Amino acid sequence: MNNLISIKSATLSEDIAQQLTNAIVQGDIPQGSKISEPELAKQYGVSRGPLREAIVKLEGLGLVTRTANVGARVIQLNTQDMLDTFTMREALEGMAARLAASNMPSDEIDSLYALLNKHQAHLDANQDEHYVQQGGNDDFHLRIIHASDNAKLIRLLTEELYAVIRMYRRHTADQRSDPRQALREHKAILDAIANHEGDLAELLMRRHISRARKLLEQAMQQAAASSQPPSIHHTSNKNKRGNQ
Amino acid sequence: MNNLISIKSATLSEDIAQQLTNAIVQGDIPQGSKISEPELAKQYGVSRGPLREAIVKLEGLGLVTRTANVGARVIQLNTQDMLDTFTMREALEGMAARLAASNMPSDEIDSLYALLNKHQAHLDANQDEHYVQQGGNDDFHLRIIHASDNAKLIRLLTEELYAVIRMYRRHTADQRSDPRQALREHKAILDAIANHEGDLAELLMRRHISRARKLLEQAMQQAAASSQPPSIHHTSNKNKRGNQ
DNA sequence: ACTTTCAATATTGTCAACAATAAAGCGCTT
DNA sequence: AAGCGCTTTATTGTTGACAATATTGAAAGT
Repeated sequence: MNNLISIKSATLSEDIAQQLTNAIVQGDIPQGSKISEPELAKQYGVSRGPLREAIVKLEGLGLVTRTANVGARVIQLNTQDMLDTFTMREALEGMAARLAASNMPSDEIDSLYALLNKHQAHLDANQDEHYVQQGGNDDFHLRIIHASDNAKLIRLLTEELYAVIRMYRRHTADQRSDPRQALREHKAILDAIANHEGDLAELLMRRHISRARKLLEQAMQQAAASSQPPSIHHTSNKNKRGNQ
Repeated sequence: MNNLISIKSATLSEDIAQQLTNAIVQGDIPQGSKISEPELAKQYGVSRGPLREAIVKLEGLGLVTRTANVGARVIQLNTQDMLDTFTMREALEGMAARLAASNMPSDEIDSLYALLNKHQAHLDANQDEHYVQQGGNDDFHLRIIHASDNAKLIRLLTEELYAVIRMYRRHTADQRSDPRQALREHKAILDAIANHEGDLAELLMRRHISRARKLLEQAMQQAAASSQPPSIHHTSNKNKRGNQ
């Protein structure tokens, strides 16, 4: 019965694909849970046709897996998938930084310096540290990605990979290291871009992401050592939909 | 009425998606042409439901673009798209080569050496040069990609990017440079992998792909200089379906 | 009590008809 | 004759019903 805010879109299928994506990324639909077509159709107040199209789209985005005559399930993030994703990020965002060193216009460079200064001010005042660590981090990375001026690269990173990355963050404490260290690295990357040093910009970006990847690897090894199951799992089921 | 060989699959939608993909990549459906749902449904002998699901899948693969209430069109490859794709290949296959240097088992290394020796023999005998240049090239690259042991990287490169690359090859003379030079580079890459030198393997693979990209760039500039339209276009319409 | 087989149920896959939107064709006005 | 607006047509979006497959549960046998 359309119990979610309806984002008016040209077609129902797009609408539902968007809402389902949000629901999965935000964890409203838990990982590994089955996607029941009749149930969701009733919930969103549409017929199964557009709903199925939306599910096919989500499959293309890698958010659900489908099995013929059985149905769709939300993906279950595990450590290996996340490490693999970070490895791809390292390669792709490294390339994006290299391209940005050639293509980023000077006013955008100035604007990014201003953004980093804002982050610095937030950290100095010790206020809203979480924002700088999360949204601020994404802001910086996304703007460098867009500066690559490579349409296919932009689409892949922003529309496909980052959905999974946000989904992963939602389900982990994400005890990332010192945000001041991250900010220092961001500044170094931006300096390289401002100086049009593509090689250096790529090197620094890769080191930056590789560091985050290693932290994730360590955290997972510790979790495994303390006899915890190695798969990332959510701590609370916010809705009544059954999973597994 | 099912006038194409039906590849038995679990579901009609998968079947048609596969056949449509082949038809587009092989150029049977020309670039830029409209995808008419009633026409294709009649042609494949299915209803519009599974056909639409197949089209949505193709949109996810980047082979067609859809506009609400208007329909789907086969993508029109242009120079910029191909250059962008090669740039992504450079980043991703470079990373794949690095990972392969760590993960490729020794028997697979031996097998790849045997493959390159076969290519060498073909070139020495000057027989079937085309195979070495095309299929052989892909064989080598795909096996290194698989040796990366990164499931997401493998899926992206083999299922998404390579479809566009093959499509591009079909529509260009692809006057690539000396296949002996390419073979030498392949051997150098494999040597680095065999010696577990990830840095070197990545460097060589990137240089290898970058060289191909520069050749494409040159060819396109020449074509543009001779007052040819810069977009890649097919030379013959094999079927009667109208485009644009 | 446990496994196995088979019927009952529910879910997914497919189809054909209806609704809504866009494209095409015609006539009209200037 | 050219441009504009409306009507007609065709295509896409959506729906509900039917078919096929998988899952569940009960009954029977060991």
